[in-house]
Amino acid sequence: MDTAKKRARIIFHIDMNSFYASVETAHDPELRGKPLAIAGKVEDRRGIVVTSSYEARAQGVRTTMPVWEAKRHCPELIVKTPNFPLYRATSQRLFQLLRSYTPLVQKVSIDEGYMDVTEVASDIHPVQLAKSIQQKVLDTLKVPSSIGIAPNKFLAKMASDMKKPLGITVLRKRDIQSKLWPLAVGEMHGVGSKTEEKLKRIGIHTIGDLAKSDKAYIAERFGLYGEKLYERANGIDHRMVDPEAEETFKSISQSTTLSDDTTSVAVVRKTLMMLAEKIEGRLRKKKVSAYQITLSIRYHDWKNISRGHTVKQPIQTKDDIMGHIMPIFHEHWDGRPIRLLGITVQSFEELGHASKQLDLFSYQSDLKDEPLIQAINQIESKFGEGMIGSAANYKNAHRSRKKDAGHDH
DNA sequence: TCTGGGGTCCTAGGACCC
DNA sequence: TCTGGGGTCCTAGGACCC
Repeated sequence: MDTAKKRARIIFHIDMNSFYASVETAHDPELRGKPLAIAGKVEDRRGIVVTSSYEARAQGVRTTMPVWEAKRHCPELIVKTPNFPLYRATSQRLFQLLRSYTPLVQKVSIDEGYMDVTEVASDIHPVQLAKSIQQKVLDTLKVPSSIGIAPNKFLAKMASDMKKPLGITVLRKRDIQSKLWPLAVGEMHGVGSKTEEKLKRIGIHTIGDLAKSDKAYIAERFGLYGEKLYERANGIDHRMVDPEAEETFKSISQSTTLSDDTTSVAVVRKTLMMLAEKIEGRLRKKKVSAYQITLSIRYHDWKNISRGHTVKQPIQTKDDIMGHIMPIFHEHWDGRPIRLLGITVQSFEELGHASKQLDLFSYQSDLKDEPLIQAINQIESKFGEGMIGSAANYKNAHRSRKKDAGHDH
């Protein structure tokens, strides 16, 4: 039986309060104390509020609310478009600062992260440590934050939500019953509107209801995901703080909602071209190429479809992208008005890695490249997989080509 | 005259391989 | 004559998060 005794960890979850709005206010004191909203597509009726100041929230402004509606709630609302470079720079300074306390920092988004302070907090009381971090962040970045202190990530995350702005909340195991269980199950991190509805339908309304329910029953209805939720509700979460998690990005996507729904192929082509250019720029910046490409379409009725495929030649340029995406579009568009278009690329390979093999693999071939596969297999069996960077991708591409060839007969 | 954009993870069936 | 099981990849869709 695995009852390895691990010393209780001390995890912080730090969360910036209305981050974008706070950063704007820090750089323009004129904004202090005023209702402020950061919103995309401000000129457009399709713009929505991304973040708002507490003054705006007090007047009913909410995240994801369309701008016109926000202004109806709060006529004197100041609306600004996001300044992402500024937010990213501020975020970088934030995480630099956090890492000056411990290297065990995991960034989970531009404005929140976890810290494992088990070691650091052996000399100083965790609450004192949290206070000093919070103050330092406020002094240097002029941005308020909330910190949750708990024995694991889930509880720390729930704790940081309990007191805002500038809150510090401790959530120990023994506090779960009194502080966590009374909350509505929809408040739980990981429970969205769909799951909340499903849970309510089986009589689970609070986190406590979930914690005291039957695990097997939940697992049966909600799968692995349900089991996790059940455990979390009982305060169990073994996920480690992983400082490297950030490096491993898995996809790059660009999408845009059109200002008007369209059935014009010219508009579609122009829009996809614009998205393709952005993707090209990001691929270049990250020095990777991609083996998978997907087109997303949202129709006027909000029905989404995604269609894509794996490619033999890794994608690098906007021309590569357009060469794949337009045929996909023509093949799958059903002719109805389109609201949103998006492109996603994934299955990356580092660039320097791929360039050599491009020559090796780029010749057009049908089934005659079987010897090449054998050569790859031989090399791999000698030196291990991964010796040839794109061998796996190549073999898969080859396989699908074989499949295609089969259809010809 | 509703509802943005960038992500991650999970599921599930079929193809294919061993 | 009858028929396995494990594992991975591919594709599409969906839930969730910030």
